[in-house]
Amino acid sequence: MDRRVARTRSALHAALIELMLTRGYDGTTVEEICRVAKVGRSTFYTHYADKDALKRDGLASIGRSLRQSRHETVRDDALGFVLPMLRHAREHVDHYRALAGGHGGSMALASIREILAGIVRQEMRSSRRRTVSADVAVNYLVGAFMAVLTWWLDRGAIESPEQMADAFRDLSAGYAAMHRPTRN
Amino acid sequence: MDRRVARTRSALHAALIELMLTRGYDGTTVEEICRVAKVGRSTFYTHYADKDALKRDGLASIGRSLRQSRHETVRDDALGFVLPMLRHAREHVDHYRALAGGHGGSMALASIREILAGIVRQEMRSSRRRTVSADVAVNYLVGAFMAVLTWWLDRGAIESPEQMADAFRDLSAGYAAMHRPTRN
Amino acid sequence: MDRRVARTRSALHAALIELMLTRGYDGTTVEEICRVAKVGRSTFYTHYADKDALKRDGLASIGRSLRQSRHETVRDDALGFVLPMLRHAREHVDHYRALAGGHGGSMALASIREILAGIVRQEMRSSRRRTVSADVAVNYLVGAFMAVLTWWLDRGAIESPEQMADAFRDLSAGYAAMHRPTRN
Amino acid sequence: MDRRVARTRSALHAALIELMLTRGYDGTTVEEICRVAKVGRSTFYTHYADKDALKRDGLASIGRSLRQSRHETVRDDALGFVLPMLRHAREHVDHYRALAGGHGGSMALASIREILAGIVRQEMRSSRRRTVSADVAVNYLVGAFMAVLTWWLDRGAIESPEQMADAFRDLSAGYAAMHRPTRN
DNA sequence: TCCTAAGCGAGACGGTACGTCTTGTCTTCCA
DNA sequence: TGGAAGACAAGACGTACCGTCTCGCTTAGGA
Repeated sequence: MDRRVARTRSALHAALIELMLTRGYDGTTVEEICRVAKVGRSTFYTHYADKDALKRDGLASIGRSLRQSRHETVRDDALGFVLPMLRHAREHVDHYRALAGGHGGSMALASIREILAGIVRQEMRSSRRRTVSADVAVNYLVGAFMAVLTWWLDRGAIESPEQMADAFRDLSAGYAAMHRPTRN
Repeated sequence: MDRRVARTRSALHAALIELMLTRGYDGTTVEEICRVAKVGRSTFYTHYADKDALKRDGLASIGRSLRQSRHETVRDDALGFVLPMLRHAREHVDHYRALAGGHGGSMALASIREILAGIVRQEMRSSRRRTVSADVAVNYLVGAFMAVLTWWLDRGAIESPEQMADAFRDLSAGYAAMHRPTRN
Repeated sequence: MDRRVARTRSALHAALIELMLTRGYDGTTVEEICRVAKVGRSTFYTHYADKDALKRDGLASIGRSLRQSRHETVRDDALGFVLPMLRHAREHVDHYRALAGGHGGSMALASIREILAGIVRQEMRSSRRRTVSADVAVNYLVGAFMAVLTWWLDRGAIESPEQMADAFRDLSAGYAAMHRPTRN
Repeated sequence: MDRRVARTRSALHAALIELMLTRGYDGTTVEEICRVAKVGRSTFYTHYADKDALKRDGLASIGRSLRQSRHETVRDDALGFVLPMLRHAREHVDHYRALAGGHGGSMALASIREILAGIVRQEMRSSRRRTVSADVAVNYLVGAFMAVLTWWLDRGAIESPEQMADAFRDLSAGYAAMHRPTRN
């Protein structure tokens, strides 16, 4: 693929991020994105079908990057995903705040939520107790995590990922008790 | 106020709810709302500045109704809001699913979330331990609850509110341990 | 129909005429028409499907006006249409020059040509000789007339309609000889 | 010049002709022309500045061919151009119908008309009478001829060139009377 | 009971954004 | 070096909504 293509696309991604931080997703116009990215509007449409396609593309790379960074730091733990995820979020603050923050990012959140749910569900495979529906538990945990994550990021990610992870683990004692891995 | 006014407004609310359940909020057009509500488009604008104003109006009445139903069944408990809220949600399934459900309802969710956060924060006033930031805990709990609630409603609210409340309490053991009321 | 509608439409017609005289038909943009007519571009499209529809509408009124003015001055003559037509053209110079003139007006010309052909064909009904195909004759006469008309208008319609009609009749002696009305 | 160049150009000409017969000139796209001619779009622009340049080039060669074929069969006659032109047209039916035919070809027609006008004007040099403006006569004759020619071609050029020429001469008796060459 | 202020429907209007299409320039490879 | 491929900017197109507005019709509800 042409080097120009890569340049154009990343310029578009950056512009989208930047504008979403101010106006939110819905309030951002394709024309504005192009103006900020210094790209012709028709060029935009040769790369992406619409604004959503651009966002999905951005999300996909976040997803890839997240999944990969998790594999590097495997933890044999019901809440193993927590710390890697927090670290990843802090490294990509702008992306996260743009996609998840403010009022608009429901779809983006839903996407991240979905990735997380997959991870949590997989981690639960090895737990022994099943007194509550696994689905409820997954949604509980992911919902709680997303809320804490969003709150943390929206305030500027002041605390360290480790502090947040500890606090989250304490609060999740009830969940942990039920889904402790089998072999301990 | 004219009786016609009330009729017009409630027709608009009903139409919005109905359409949001199918197309989602963003995919719903003022024109469609009016067509469904059998109301002239210009009439719409004499009542509401825009689609958002209509939604906010609907949310406000849900909020009122929710706050009121909670006062009727006060519980002196860190998780006292859970059961009343679940019951209220089940009584107004359509409203909740329309405003919170599926892919679109981020803003509506945020609104409900805000109401809940107020309630939880108030309940926490009487707790003794403060090992983690109160804000984290509030966000944790509300996020978890909203996620469970949304999941429950999206699947048709099959389980009873009591079942859900029990499951939620079990999962929240960690939270509860830290915010147990002072006087026990 | 609203008075505003009439105003809008005639403003659009006037703008089209004006711009066609400078840029020609194809070089004229819907946006320019709207700017000149001081009309919103979206309003344009509530009245006409596209630029062509606007032109056709203008042509239709010319057609009506022409046919009517002809009925007022009936001439029992194979070339009866000539003088009325020339007079009509001079009265509506701008319309004619815009629609027929320059390089663009082929479609408009074709339309006027069609009207004329109908008239000529009808006048030929009463002629006795048929040594050449009637169609050839009709096309011959109409083509010649349109060419002379266009030439006359493009140069500013300096000569009087009567002068032009006389010249045209002289040149058409061959045609007239063959299609002289039966009863003389 | 490379042989490939000639091949490319003639492929483009052929494609233009072919497409004009179906879609008309304005409805024909540079991209389509290239697709039909099996030529890259960028290659098109290395040969012609735009669609018009391609057409003009095609017209020019018709013009050359026409002027030359006329010299071969000179007639010392006011209407001397008629028969050669008709014959030429029939030999190049496709070119003529594409450029002149149907609804679109005003510019092409104008071009041919211009060539003809030159010829006629030159033939008139030797005529004695000047009772009407020479310009009117030229336009009259050329207009009539073009109309008859177009009509003839559009219907498939069924009649022989000789038949058409005779008919045309009969109809032009008035013109001929006035512009009969001096020496008879 | 009437008549007057309102609610209301219809729809013209100016905007803004959309996604599509075509044009002409320019760059990069290939044969 | 001529040609193919295709990225790119520019800008017109026709569509879809939006929010404002004007215009009459109807319909309460107070005089």
